[in-house]
Amino acid sequence: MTSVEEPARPNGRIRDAARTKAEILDVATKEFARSGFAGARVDEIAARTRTTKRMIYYYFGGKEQLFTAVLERAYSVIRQAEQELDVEHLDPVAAIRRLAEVTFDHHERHPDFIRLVSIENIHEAEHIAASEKLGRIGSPALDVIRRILESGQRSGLFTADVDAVDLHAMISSFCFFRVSNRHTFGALFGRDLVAPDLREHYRKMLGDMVIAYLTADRATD
Amino acid sequence: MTSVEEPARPNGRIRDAARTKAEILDVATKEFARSGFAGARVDEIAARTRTTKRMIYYYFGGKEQLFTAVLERAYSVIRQAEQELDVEHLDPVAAIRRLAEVTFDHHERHPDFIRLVSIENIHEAEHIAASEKLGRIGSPALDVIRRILESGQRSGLFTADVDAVDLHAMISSFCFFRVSNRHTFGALFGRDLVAPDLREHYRKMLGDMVIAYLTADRATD
DNA sequence: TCACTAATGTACGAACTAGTACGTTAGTAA
DNA sequence: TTACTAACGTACTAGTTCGTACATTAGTGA
Repeated sequence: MTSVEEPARPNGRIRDAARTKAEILDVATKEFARSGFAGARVDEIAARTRTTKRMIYYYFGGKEQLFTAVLERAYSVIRQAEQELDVEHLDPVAAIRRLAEVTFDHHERHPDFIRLVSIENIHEAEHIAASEKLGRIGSPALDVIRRILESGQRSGLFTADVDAVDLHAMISSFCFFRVSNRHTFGALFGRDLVAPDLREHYRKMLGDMVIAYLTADRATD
Repeated sequence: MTSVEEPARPNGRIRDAARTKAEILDVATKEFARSGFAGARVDEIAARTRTTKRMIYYYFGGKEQLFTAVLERAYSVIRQAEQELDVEHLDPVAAIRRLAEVTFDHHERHPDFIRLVSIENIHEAEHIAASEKLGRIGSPALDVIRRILESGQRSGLFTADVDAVDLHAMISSFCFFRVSNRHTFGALFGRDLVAPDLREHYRKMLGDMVIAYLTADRATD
């Protein structure tokens, strides 16, 4: 997250559109992630910034658009991480495992993002649909998966009947669920999926699972 | 004014505590699932029943407790389904596959339940924590998994290092994500994970994945 | 320096929303 | 029948909550 530091001007108000906007987005991200869309309070978001509610409406137009802007920025962060993915020099098995690990790590490090996505799903992705920006950008990760998969299938290492989007769904589901459903799962089954001492265990489990699936002999049936 | 208006039920109110309570729960389930906890409106819930808001407070005490009651009933349904699971006569591989399929089917058939669980996770499972009932009941599915796993490991069919809770998490994550994240996933990657014509594909994919993981040769590393 | 505009602050209101005070009626036990 | 109580309805309120009308100031180009 872009944190905004400032050498506190005495008492006159400072004018810095970029900073004000970024600060609103920072605070709004936390508030929406914490309370959901309906549960978040515009007044509360304003109170936690150094500016006023008026500015939220000035820059974003309303609560709904603010949430969309929050989502747009949150997704741009994950796109960034995916773009920095550098696995093409690895052999297919190692590359897939690495990709899974990076996805795993990113989900763990951004619980607020996970919550925002959960919330957006409750709202049936209506903000994504309303966003020009989010509609356009594809997923760099998908391209990477496609290439690894192709290479792995060509060399006969991987079974042929797998598609990039499906594999992405498989990896994401495990990483996402572990964070998003941590609370109910913990309360019902007495296991904290995000406990630090289980981190390596689940990271390995994900890799094992994906590789097992990709290299399995699908002879039966 | 003698109304000879007919059907045995003139317009006098009917008294049926059980029916009223159940009707409130039905409507509240839909409302909470649709709008989240904060987004759901008590007035709206009341309006959709044949009774009034007063009754919600009379029977449940408040919005918070109503949500808890909704959760309790929703979980009791899935427990029921798990209890009816009959796979012990199958060989371990078939039993696990069957278990995965039943889980898959149940998630698909109860999207409202998925949404409620997502919402409860946003609230960090505070209602589950506050519920006597939900704390006590374990998961029949877990017991089943434990037994199948044990049998499969004893016979050397399954690799030894898997635990029932983890396997349950693995299966659930795929089933849950497919429904819970269907909207954002669809909007971003252009694939509807719950499209009817992909149902069999994903059902098989889940089984293949789990079996591949359980029977994989974990020799490497 | 002067005018102009982007950026900001203050105060307020209309609509909504959870919850309740109070009254009424249907069923039932004596 | 009568008395009692669980079940129900109406009308209201106190407190929120999103949004805006209006006023003000800092920076900037002429």
